[in-house]
Amino acid sequence: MKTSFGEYIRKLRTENGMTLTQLAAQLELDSANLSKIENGKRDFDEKRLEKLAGVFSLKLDDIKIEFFSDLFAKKIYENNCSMETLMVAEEKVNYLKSKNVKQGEIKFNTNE
Amino acid sequence: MKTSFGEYIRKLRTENGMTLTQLAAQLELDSANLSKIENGKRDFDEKRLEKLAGVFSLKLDDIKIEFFSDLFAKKIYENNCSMETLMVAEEKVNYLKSKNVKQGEIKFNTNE
DNA sequence: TTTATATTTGTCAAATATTGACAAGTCTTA
DNA sequence: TAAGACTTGTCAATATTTGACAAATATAAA
Repeated sequence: MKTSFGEYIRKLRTENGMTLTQLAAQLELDSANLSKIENGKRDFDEKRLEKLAGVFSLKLDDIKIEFFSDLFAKKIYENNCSMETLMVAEEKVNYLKSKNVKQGEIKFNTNE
Repeated sequence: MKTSFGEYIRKLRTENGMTLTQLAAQLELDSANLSKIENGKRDFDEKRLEKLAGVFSLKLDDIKIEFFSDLFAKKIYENNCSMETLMVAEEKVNYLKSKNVKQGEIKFNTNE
């Protein structure tokens, strides 16, 4: 299993026979920095996720899963968090969603 | 269910009959900023988690669950991530842990 | 009401962190 | 060894976060 988002990008890139320079150009990124990203020495910038999906014709949703799961896993590992953290996070997402559905039902649409 | 870490702090504080000023002092924080934190207008600084646990005699591990689950939930909600993200994160944490165990078994202890 | 205390909000500069860019290095491999 | 691919180090520019303070608004007791 690929863990780091950097490895994930490198896999995509090499499988598609691209050089760092080529991919970096498409991502509007310095190839030296892309190298660091692939080697886990820098973080991939969230705002380029769409571009990345575009280059490899992947679904943005799938890329986001890779990206954010990596973020969370690292935080948990670095901070020695209990696995329960993820369960509680799930509950909280559900709570946030339900809360907003309710708001949507009750309140007027103020914009648009 | 309490969702935000700010609400969590506020609950702790009021249940213990403290004012913003009192808690802020213990956390070595400006009371105005603590107010913003409780109202979700600023983030609580990770480096003060220990202090917070100390003030209320709570286990740091439990506070970390609250803190990080909140972080993750907000990211997922804001970015409209699939719930699968959390499952994948779990796998990745397990992978990171097993990887490090293996390293620990194989390589020499370089420090201490 | 007035007064005192608690809380909230706005702002801003200082401290931190992230990013983009480039030079110089190593590693392949032809 | 020459060329291209990749890595590493550095640094200024940007962006974000933080600490601090003033001022506004609650809240509650006298």
